[in-house]
Amino acid sequence: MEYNFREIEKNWKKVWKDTDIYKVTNDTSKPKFYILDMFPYPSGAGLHVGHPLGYIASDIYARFKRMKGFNVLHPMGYDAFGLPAEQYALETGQHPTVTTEKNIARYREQLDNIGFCYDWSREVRTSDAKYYKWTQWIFLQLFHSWYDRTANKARPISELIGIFEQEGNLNNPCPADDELQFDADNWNIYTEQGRRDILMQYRIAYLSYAEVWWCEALGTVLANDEVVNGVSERGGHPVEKKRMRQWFLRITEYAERLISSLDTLDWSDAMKEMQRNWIGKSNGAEVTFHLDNSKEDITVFTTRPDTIFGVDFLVVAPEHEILNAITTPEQKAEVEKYQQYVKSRSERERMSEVKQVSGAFTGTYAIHPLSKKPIPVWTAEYVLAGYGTGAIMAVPSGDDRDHAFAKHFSIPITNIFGELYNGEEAYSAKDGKIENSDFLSGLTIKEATLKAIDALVASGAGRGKVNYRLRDAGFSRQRYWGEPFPIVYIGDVPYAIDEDAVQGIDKNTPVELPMVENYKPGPEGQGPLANVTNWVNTKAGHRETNTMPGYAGSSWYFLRYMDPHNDNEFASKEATSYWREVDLYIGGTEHAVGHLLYSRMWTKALYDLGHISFDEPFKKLVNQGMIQGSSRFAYRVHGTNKYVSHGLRKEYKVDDLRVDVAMVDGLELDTEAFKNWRPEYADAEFILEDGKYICGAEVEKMSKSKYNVVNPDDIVTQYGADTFRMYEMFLGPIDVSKPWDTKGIEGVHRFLKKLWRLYFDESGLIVTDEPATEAELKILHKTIKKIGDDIERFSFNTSVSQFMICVNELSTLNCHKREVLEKLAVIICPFAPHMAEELWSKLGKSGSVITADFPAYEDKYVTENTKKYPVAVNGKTRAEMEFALDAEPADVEKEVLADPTIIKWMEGKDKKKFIYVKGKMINVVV
RNA sequence: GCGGGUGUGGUGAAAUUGGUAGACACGCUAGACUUAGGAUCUAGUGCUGCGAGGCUUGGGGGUUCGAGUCCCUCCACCCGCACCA
Repeated sequence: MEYNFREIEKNWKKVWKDTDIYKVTNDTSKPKFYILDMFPYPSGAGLHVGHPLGYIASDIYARFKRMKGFNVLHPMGYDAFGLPAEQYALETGQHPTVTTEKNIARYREQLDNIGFCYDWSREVRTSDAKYYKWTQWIFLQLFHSWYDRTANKARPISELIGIFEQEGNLNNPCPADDELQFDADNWNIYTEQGRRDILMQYRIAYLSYAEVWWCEALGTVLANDEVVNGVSERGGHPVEKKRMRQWFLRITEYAERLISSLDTLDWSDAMKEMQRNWIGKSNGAEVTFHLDNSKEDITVFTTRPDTIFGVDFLVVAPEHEILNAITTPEQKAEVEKYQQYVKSRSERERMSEVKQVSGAFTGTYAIHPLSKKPIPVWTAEYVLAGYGTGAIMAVPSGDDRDHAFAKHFSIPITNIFGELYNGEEAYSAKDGKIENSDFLSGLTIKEATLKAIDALVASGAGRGKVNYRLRDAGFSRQRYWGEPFPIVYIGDVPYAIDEDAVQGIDKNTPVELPMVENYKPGPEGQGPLANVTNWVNTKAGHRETNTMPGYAGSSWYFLRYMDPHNDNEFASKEATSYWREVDLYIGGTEHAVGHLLYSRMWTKALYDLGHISFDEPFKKLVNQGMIQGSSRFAYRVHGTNKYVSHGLRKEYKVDDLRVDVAMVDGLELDTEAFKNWRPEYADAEFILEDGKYICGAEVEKMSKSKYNVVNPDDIVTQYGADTFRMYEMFLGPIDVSKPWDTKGIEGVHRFLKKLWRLYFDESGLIVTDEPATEAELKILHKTIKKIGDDIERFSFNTSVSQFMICVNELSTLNCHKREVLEKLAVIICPFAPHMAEELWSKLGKSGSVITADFPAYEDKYVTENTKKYPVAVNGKTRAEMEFALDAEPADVEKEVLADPTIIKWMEGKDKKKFIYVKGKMINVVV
């Protein structure tokens, strides 16, 4: 009987579907286990072989956990809002609803093809009104909340109003403006609008201003990656930054908790480190510099208050509001010209092109708070408006960028490090002593830092401060294809639709996204929704026309899977307190700081407000690497239509051309297919080597434009889903990137056929009831142990190897015994579920193999009692000798030193040391 | 530029705690079986050397009886950098 994977897989997929075998219930006595994949954006290109890597890993883990007795939640859905669908709509006029629906259907088909055990009854789509109803609802919770720094949690804003009525903001300084102070009397005489303005500065979801890329020619706001080299990607039009009113989430209030609770998570150190660095906590000081001829002050943040006497100039960010007020008339033209230049520069460019020094002098001098010396004030792009206070004190002798700036503009440099500073390069190390610094001279950096802060506090010029690099999260997009905000403006004042002041419209979410015919941007950089006037203008006021960003829906989707059809709540308390956080989350590192940080914040906010009983979303995180493409190249002899094979290309002047990997078998090009590929290749001629045309190969990102995309459907058709699943795992460790090579899949396919032949020959089932031998049981139980261990540590590639070793050995032993093969069919189920089902049923078992228990291994077959030791002389292995594991060290030494090979290598020298590491190795040092 | 990751045969990789480097596969070579082979099986395959042996985990240096693994330093490539998702 042949291994007919097409029939087998088709049949079992149908059985699974008909019996709802993967449906998960919320009530059970079994312990729960929640395994989640990062859900995909359903792009028009469909899945390529790189996408399912993580899904296969989680599927193996989910099946394994289920067989180990857990109630496993393993759902899948779609992150269905996004820019590409909208862009496609702009180009083709097809509504994103239509294309998204189509893309999802294609994704589903591709996913089903691979045989996953998802409970599809729980599917979520972020673009579904039934889903985004709750995204909007959560936004309202954030809008109606503020962050209480004393209690260190989010609280309802109604409670803050109560506090203001009692005591003003005395004990609750404003997170957006620490100058803002008012008492209860003030509060009570403020107007409605005045109070709402203040509350807005406390809300966790709040309205403020930010700069966006604005393209005049396209009449639209562009995303960062739509701006390439300072011009729009589409059309190459000039772009500049424009200040716009935007929604934000006050994630900065969560900075400390987002750092500290990382310790409770089972994530890789690298991932935690990236989050820590992104949040960027730094201890330092805020220092205020008075200006010479102005009432204005400049406050800077510094992590090095110890260098305060080394300040030679101040630098203010070019966007800083204060610039207009402080620039002298003589310098005005220069500063404005500079600001104009910076408008065209991306933050990335400003940070990365450090060697390109630029700036402008404001003409103004500040007064050093301690030395009282005049300090020139400059503006320069290396200072970013969004970080710290948007201004720095520059210490050229201690900071590289300050140093380069001072050198470039010939600003005199004060040396506060004595001999440590050589005049050529800043001394930025953190050890050594401060000199030339008044009362700080002679102190270490640590001592000086504390003393400097004390002095600043005493003089009223500064204070110690903790600063975070993290910025509040921009939550507005000037786009159509996203969640509308449940916000209306009465006059210019924003109200949530569920507030009392809002009258005459439906006060419930969802605020549905209106259908539109065109997706062109609205006036003045507004999103397309601004054009839908009958939607925008309501009896209550005009609606917010921005939509929410991509991460809105993905910040809480893991909660919805727990109770996906609930129309009364985002998820019931029963469901969330049963499933709780995700036990295992699998996805790519590219989400290290975006999605994962936002999800964590939303979870904490929902926890604070009492909606869920846990405050971290993802207990364990496993990152999957990327599968890269392997591009194939043909070599056209320059100026001709002749193509020379890879090995001979050096003899000609050639142009490298990428060819579609589908036309290449390994490295050999199908020249006929190539001729038919494009009309211009129809009469191509080939210069062959050994009768073949051999292509060049290069590893690159898998992408359509590089003709190196491999569709999993094609692989499944040719080799079957089980082979595909095992091959993806066999490629290498789950967390590293590796190139796809279709050729290598045959080894895995051969393995499955060989496995099959343990159970069947040409005539049919050949499994016998004979008792298994010691050797057969040994390899079986070793394999059971290794597979279990490997799955637990996500080492799926070595699992596949172990299966191969096992099957190779059983084949050699000619083993066809039920006692062995029944268990083997069970343990292969997580990897090759279709084949496992077929073997299980052919062995006469009833029910799905997924309901079987994962077998336990027996110690007696796994533990060895002797070991073949490598015996080394001076660290070089010279012999192999077998000893009992419990052998006496003295006996071992005696026997080793008597061994002729060892004696030979000791070359008559005396033994200096004898190293015997039990179970590992032996080394004789002479 | 900053942050994070990766580097081992011709290729994908293994080596779980500092202890026999290259398991398991792909590819390649030779052979068997076969009407046929893109089926199956057997043997070989890091480099170098006739051989004993020597060399070998991106480069250089160090710690150790012993380093792919730890430390220092340099290089290359990949991911992220806040409006792609």
